[in-house]
Amino acid sequence: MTSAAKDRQPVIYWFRQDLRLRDLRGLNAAVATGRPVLACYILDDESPGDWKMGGASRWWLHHSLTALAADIEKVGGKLYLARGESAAVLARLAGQAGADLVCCSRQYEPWARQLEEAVHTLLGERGVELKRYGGSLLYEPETVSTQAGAPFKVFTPFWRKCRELPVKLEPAVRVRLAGWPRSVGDPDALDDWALLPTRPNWARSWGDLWQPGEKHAYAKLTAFLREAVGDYDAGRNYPARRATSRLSAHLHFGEIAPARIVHATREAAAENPALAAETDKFLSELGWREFSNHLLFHFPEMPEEPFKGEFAAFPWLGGAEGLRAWQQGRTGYPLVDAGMRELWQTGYMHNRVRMVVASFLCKHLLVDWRAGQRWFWDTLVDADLANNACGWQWVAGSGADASPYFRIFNPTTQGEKFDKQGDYVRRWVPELAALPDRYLYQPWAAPGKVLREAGVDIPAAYPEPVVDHREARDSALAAYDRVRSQQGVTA
DNA sequence: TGAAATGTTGGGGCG
DNA sequence: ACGCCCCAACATTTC
Repeated sequence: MTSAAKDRQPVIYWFRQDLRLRDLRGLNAAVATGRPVLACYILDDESPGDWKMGGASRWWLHHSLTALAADIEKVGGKLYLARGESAAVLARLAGQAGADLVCCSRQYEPWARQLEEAVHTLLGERGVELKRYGGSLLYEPETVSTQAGAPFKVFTPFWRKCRELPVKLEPAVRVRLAGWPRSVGDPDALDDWALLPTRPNWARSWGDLWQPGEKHAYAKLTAFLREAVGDYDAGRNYPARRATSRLSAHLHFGEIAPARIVHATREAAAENPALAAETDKFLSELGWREFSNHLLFHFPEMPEEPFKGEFAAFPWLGGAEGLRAWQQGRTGYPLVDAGMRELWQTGYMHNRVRMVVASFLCKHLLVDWRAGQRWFWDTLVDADLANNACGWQWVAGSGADASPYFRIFNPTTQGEKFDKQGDYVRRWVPELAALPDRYLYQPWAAPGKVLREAGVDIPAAYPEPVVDHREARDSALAAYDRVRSQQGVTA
């Protein structure tokens, strides 16, 4: 091939969980070749095994791809959509387009790493190079380790170590993309993927709630840093307040680079030093995302098996009825039910409430954390394998640096502490709205007269508690004895 | 990034 | 005046 022909040989950029055009290392590298850059996204339901995208994630993906496709057209390109096994699709596209280089961002899920290897191998056989770039995390998992060279298993020293390392932002690049040649077959239409729910369309009102896409991710970050971060440390514990960034789904889909968040946050702290403590706290939540991915990378069994081996013997005695009551938000504990209904209706749940409902499922209902993980996986717009697995294991007590098992949230006192005025519960459990604050978190304790005046009919309109808190707590601690007796026994 | 049980202290009512 | 008891408030320990 002449060098002039080589100059026109296209490069494929394979979009994955990095649906943005700014601050994208691999895309910048592709553009820097000076050759035409072709953009594609592949919906691959075959490679992830048990962890193919859940329903809420698919809703988000549909809209995020719509936004990305529009952004790509503004810079002269076209987002080519294809469905199928990624390696086979990429090999076809490269062959038909005459590309000898594919660039992408890394992912850290076990299945995704295997997939990258498979793509690398198959493309290699066809004379096509695959280049993978970091940047979906602040710190690549290989670059952070203890002095002994081992992966960290405790958050605090992990994050302390991370903060010694630089966070580099990509230099701004003017991205131009190219159209696909006619030699390549027709792309799929996004609508054919049926990513949006029908019958029933449970996401009917989500368009008012969520705005996927890079532009909105930036807008949300800016608004958060301008309006809310000053109250982050305390405010983030109160689910009725708008004190959190709600960037999780944008981050999961890579609509914004974590390095961009760090830089913008540090800039805000530099302009207003009084914010330093609050911004540190916010950044440490990004640290948990880093830590979860670090753990998933080094311990790929994390979504499947308890990290602490002795929990393999834990007697998860809870039945299907408990799980169903929890999923439907009908446990009879108002804060738990509010959280589960927020999740179902919006694809999201405030983090404080996530901890409470997860604790309730594992400890009050004695249901295996993996059942909760699975439900979250399907219902959260920000479902993320690393965060989800590590979060559930943290709550269950089986994870690395986990909450001690005996730390059992009391859903009544959590409500009284963090939703004192009852705004959150009244919003999501409207049948209790007229109850006075005093009984809002323990309607079973309200005198008949109070219930009648509030129009609350138990159990016709709102259920009795599925379990008694005291009894459930005692059973959970008794079940935990089984684990404790296993400690020291080699797992 | 808990809750509950248990322990300690000190003010005040009371005989 | 004094000791005693009660109990709220706070601290510590245990799960």
